[in-house]
Amino acid sequence: MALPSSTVENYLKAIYQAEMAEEDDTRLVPMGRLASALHVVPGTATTMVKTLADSGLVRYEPYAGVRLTAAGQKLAALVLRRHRLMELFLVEVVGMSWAEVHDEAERLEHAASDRLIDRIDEMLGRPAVDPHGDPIPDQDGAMATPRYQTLLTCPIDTAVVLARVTDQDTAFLRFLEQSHLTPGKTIRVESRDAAADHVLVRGAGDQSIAIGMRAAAKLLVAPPPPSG
Amino acid sequence: MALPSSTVENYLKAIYQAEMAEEDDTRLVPMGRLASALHVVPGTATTMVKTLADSGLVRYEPYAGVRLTAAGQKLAALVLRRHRLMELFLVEVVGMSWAEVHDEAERLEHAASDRLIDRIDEMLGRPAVDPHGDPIPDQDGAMATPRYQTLLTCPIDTAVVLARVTDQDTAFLRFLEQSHLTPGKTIRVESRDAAADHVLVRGAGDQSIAIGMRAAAKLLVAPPPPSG
DNA sequence: ATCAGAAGTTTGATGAGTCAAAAATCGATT
DNA sequence: AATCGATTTTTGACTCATCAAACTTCTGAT
Repeated sequence: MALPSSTVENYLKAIYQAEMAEEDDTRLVPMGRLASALHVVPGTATTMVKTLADSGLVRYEPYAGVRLTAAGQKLAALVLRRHRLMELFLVEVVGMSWAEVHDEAERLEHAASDRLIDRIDEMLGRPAVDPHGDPIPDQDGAMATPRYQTLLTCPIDTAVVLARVTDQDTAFLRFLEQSHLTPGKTIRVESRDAAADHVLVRGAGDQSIAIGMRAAAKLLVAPPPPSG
Repeated sequence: MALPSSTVENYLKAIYQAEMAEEDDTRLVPMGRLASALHVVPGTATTMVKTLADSGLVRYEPYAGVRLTAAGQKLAALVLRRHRLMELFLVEVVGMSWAEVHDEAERLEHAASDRLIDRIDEMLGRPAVDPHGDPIPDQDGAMATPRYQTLLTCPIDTAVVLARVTDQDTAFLRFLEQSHLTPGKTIRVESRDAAADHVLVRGAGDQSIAIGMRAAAKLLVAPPPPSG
């Protein structure tokens, strides 16, 4: 089959990410979610998904939703690989900001050759995660998917390491950067207040920061490394 | 007006380069040349050029040809800027080969933002030429255009500096690289033989290399720097 | 069990970019 | 100046991706 268009790549990537966002591994992605992720009207998504199904990249159940086939998953993972390696490259080598690389990578991921991507992978030392902590699939599309806790679920008053931020919004990322809440930082949750809809977080020495619960759910944390 | 599509950018770039290739500054670019440069049939070029004319980017004379307007020239120069900065970046920073960066840049030039291009420009120290010696336009589209001699016109048995290679063919560039005929190298023409259709070139200490006259015309040279 | 509203699908149309092939034009040679 | 051949333009059709709006199906609340 011919190489997929940017549009096809974007549909596969969106389906892949929608599947990942669900904790239930067997659920179909509804058309509405897909359409709004891609900023198209639902009818457009339906049409496109049907042609993806004809190419064997997705399984489509009318009125129920869509899932990637194995072939679709692999292609989607490779798009994600391009995207995430490109993001890390733009931060580490080109010196762009954490907050601005997403949109840039969004376009470059469709233009970069495999050669270039592999060269970048090599330059960066075959990294495991991108600047947001998102895991980078390998050349075969395989990817580690650790299950992290979030600032909503982790233990209170216990040191944890910020591992991943599952939102690419520029303004949000800038806020996190200014608050020193970037992947790798050790932090602790001081308190949660459901009524106030916030979580209080403190970094090493910093003053504590109030984060809304919706935002707090996007900050994934891991236990601190076992060293002394 | 909306930002130009990759297709429009490619048409403008092709017209620009066809204009540059002519020594006569007033001539129109014929449709046939444009069509074959872009690998489309002539009818397609005609149609597209008419829409470019409607946008004020080119002046089109039916059955005669096409020329860029000032607006078209500026846009084309900025596309060339992206392309050439990207090529140099891929060679200098990413470590790709001279011979392979053209095709890569051909796609990346349409995806990179102005921010990224300017960042690259800065990283590279605002370079004047790309790895092939092609001049890099500045942010306003202005570009130095020195008039070089070629291996066909330069004096015999006189040291000259290889300044520019006006062909992007991968195989040709690989040949030049292996023959140590890359921009910056000091060389001299030992002899020309019209009957044999070749030029004998010698680099510092190397054995002499026979180059066909068509290829020799693509190697542009400058007088050596005046230092002692 | 029905039925109103939400979610999804279908239909018809559009714009960008392309090709194949027919028609028109140009220009060089006799 | 008439014509042949090369170049260019026109015409009609096609693909891809999209939208608007009409239509269908599903689901949850009564």
